[in-house]
Amino acid sequence: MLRIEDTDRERSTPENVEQILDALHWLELDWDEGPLSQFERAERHRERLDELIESGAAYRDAATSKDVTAWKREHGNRGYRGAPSEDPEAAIRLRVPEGGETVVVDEIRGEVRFPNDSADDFVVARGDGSVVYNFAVAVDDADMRITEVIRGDDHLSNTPKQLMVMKALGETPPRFAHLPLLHGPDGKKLSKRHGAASVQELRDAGYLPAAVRNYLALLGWGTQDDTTIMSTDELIERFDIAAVGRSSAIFDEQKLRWLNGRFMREMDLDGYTAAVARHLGRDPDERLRAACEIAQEKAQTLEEVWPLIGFLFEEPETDEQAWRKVMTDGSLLLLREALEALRGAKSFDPPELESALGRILAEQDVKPGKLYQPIRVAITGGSISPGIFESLAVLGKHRSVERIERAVQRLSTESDNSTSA
RNA sequence: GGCCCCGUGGUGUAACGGUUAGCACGCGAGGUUUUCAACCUCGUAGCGCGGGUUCGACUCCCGCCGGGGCUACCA
Repeated sequence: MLRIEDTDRERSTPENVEQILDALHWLELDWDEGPLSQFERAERHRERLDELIESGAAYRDAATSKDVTAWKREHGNRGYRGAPSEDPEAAIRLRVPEGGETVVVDEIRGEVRFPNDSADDFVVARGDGSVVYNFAVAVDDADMRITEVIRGDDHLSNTPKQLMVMKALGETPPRFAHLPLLHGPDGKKLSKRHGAASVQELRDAGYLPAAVRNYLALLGWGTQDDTTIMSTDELIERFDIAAVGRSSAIFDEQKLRWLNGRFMREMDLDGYTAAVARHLGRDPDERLRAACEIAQEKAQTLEEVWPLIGFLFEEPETDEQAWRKVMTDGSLLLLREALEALRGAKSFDPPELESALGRILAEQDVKPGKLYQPIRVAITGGSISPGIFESLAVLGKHRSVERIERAVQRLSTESDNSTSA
């Protein structure tokens, strides 16, 4: 049985755990519900602790952390060794063997050796009898018959402790794989608290689970033949934990964006529409489908879709800056021409629109942008949108004409004002 | 301080005891183009440093430097 351990230095609050599970669910990385909470297992932990005390593998020690520091100063930084105490309030420490070393066999790092003499007799249970993490996991892993553990690099140094506990308990340890940690763009590590939050952020930012999986797999691992884009099936087939790199990586959102864009463009329209609908909290109806069809090649993330298609669903607000930039002297005339052409159009299919509007270009002898950008601003409110013919087609004749009329009206009013001024 | 891990362009990585050190993102230039993207072409930049070993080292060894982790009666 495999155990994937998260690294969270904060207390595991129920909300925290739920957040993490939520994020994992989105990534489609569900698994069986974990075991009972540590609290519910207190009895069992106590039981195994007693075994250790009985066998002499662990002992009560009244030393405080100050005492330990003092002891180490005296003994030249050797691992702390305590003295058994009768004090029932004293913490319980595990006896670390003299000499020799504890070796962690790690799937991606090979054998890592820890000299026993430099390891402290560490606390396995507090004065109140409650057990400490390194002891609890060891007991739980043994009880659950865990055979492999995958977790962050920051646990590598904890591993010898857990091995010592298991050895004292007479249990067979699992195999370990310690993955390099992830750092943010600032070079600081992405803590789990933020890690869970950031997986949620990735979802909210409109990334696709498949793209995130692909990207994450590429962090710390690469293919020999330079394959970059891989479906999840391919990932499953090719990924090899032993081939994972050993150095920590910096999370690069730019590359994720690029990768996500590739996945977005490769989706079939139904899947794309469904994903967009889910992200927007809308129904995947025909109109949304039509909108998605013309926006699919433009967006890198789900979040970027709405700005491209919003004008099809609601009256757009005019981007004044775009308006000023695009509406030049000849625009009024050209828009009037366009209006006429569109009113008279037999069909509103993109090819038909293209030839109808293209005629104006030829007649007036102007560059395409001179005509299309004003139309774009008129119908979408801004200067960025899907293809102009597709946009007109999906918007429909009635609304297209209406919006262009409004623009024409505004333009003529403005020109009246400026001439009279 | 002690113990441990890590170090290929800005970022993620590949390869190898002998190659012009490959790929991808980014960035730059050009092309295509109705906007924005996408797409195509070209370009940019790297083996942390110093010693060894070797005919030959980015690759193996040692030291240093740099980054990180553990060192809790935290998880």
